[in-house]
Amino acid sequence: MADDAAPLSGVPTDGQPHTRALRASPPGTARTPLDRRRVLAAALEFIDQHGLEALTMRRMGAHLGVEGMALYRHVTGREDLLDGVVELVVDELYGDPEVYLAPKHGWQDYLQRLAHGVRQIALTHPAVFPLIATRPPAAPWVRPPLRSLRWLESFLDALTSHGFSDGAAVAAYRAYTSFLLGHLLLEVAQRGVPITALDDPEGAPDADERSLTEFPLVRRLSPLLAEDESAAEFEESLENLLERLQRVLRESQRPRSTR
Amino acid sequence: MADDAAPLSGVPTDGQPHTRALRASPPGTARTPLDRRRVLAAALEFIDQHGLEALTMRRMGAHLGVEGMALYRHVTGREDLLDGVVELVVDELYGDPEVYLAPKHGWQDYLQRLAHGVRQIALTHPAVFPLIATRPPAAPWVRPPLRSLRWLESFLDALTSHGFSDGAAVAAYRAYTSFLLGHLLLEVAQRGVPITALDDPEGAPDADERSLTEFPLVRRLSPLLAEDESAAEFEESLENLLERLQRVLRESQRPRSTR
DNA sequence: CCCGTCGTGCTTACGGCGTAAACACCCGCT
DNA sequence: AGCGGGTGTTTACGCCGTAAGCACGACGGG
Repeated sequence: MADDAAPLSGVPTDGQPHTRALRASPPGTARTPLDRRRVLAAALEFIDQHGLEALTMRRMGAHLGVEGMALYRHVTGREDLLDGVVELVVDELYGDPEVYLAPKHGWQDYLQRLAHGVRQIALTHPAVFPLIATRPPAAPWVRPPLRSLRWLESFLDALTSHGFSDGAAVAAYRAYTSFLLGHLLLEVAQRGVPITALDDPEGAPDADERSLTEFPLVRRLSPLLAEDESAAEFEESLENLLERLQRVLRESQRPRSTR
Repeated sequence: MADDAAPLSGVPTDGQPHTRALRASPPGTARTPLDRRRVLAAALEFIDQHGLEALTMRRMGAHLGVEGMALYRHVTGREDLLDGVVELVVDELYGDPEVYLAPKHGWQDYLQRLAHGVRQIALTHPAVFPLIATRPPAAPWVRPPLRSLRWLESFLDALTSHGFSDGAAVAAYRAYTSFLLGHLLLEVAQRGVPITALDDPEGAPDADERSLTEFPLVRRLSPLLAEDESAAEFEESLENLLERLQRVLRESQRPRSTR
């Protein structure tokens, strides 16, 4: 390493012993000087490309045309960087035009859109999703994958403003996050998450079709098991959850017959 | 760290320069010579005590009164060790007298017992559960947390032998694993998983009761949000899932009116 | 116009990690 | 008696995260 110069400056390189590269001010393209957002965005891109455990501080530096230690100016350490990436990804929800922060067309529409938004994120960044799922949350009652106070507030507002009691809204929040996390984590895991894109040199993805003699049912159903019905199952489970919430809501609104 | 001798041999120590400890054959207690099971069991204990990221090969060695590199005689590397721990934990299901490998009292009883058995495991080893959830499975259609072909076979048998079609059994497997994973991962995360038991020196667990002025609902509901209703919610969600499966089963068994 | 200050990235350095390889030792066999 | 295999130790390598100090360009007040 130690040479091959700047990746995007047009200057032919000065012969300076060290600290070469960068600069290139004269033409106008001044080499944007790296800030927290750029670092996080680059880290996200890197994880998407090479997987989570390929990310090291030095490699991140290289990916940005910089020396690794430079990152510590903008991030307090590796943990902070990963937290930042999670936050960045979750914030993509704000940019999704299909997802509303406020329930414009009823709470069910709100939950549907939010769920699909989160799923979209999981599928766009499969290598990051386990991180979203696993990293300890800021506050103890903010649950992945809805890892922000703002979305929690939005969620509770959407439900309580449509007749849910405080307790029912909180219970719904918990059921909803459990559903999203379980389903999406498994969907993402099933889709590979190759850890580092290119993995095992020998072919061991399935191959063992025999040796399942001990497990005849698994063997018989393996074509079915291999099918990917994730989308439909997501829809169905979500639908079911919403129906359950609907039931809770109705029962709490008219406690007639049992009273 | 180069001395303090053997932890359980009665011999007063020989003054030998190195390779001391161990041996102590004369009395009879011969210092069991470390095998894969002992290594994995020790690793499990270590993770339960000190958290996942405290586990390093050298520390594991020390925990066993051994030099770290010694572990490589029994596991091929750190990854293999972690896989072994996951397998060990999942195998605890076989030792649970409340959980049946075969559906003795109907498929619902079977699913109930299995779910509670898995939950028991998650609560007993909260620091390991994220590992169970995240580690790539052996076969692509074996889904955490039911990470073994044997349980998959058992599950499919329980359902298909009680009238579920092949497709319905597979769909049930997926819904069931999603439910378990999502619920238990969040339950375990909520219960701390302090990463390394003792964590931050300054007190930052919650403390921010103000500053929630931006999020009035969160603030108002924070007492509710802080409550731990995990057990009841688990019961309820599981019940709901079983009812859904029941419905699927009934509809598939008499496709009368719609045909 | 010059000079101090500041921000940014670079260099060096340290301790810890996972693991390959060679070595020492004990034990049970013949 | 000798020897061969298995088990644990030693040493060593490269990579990791990160603390500390350095070099240098940009900029604003005299």
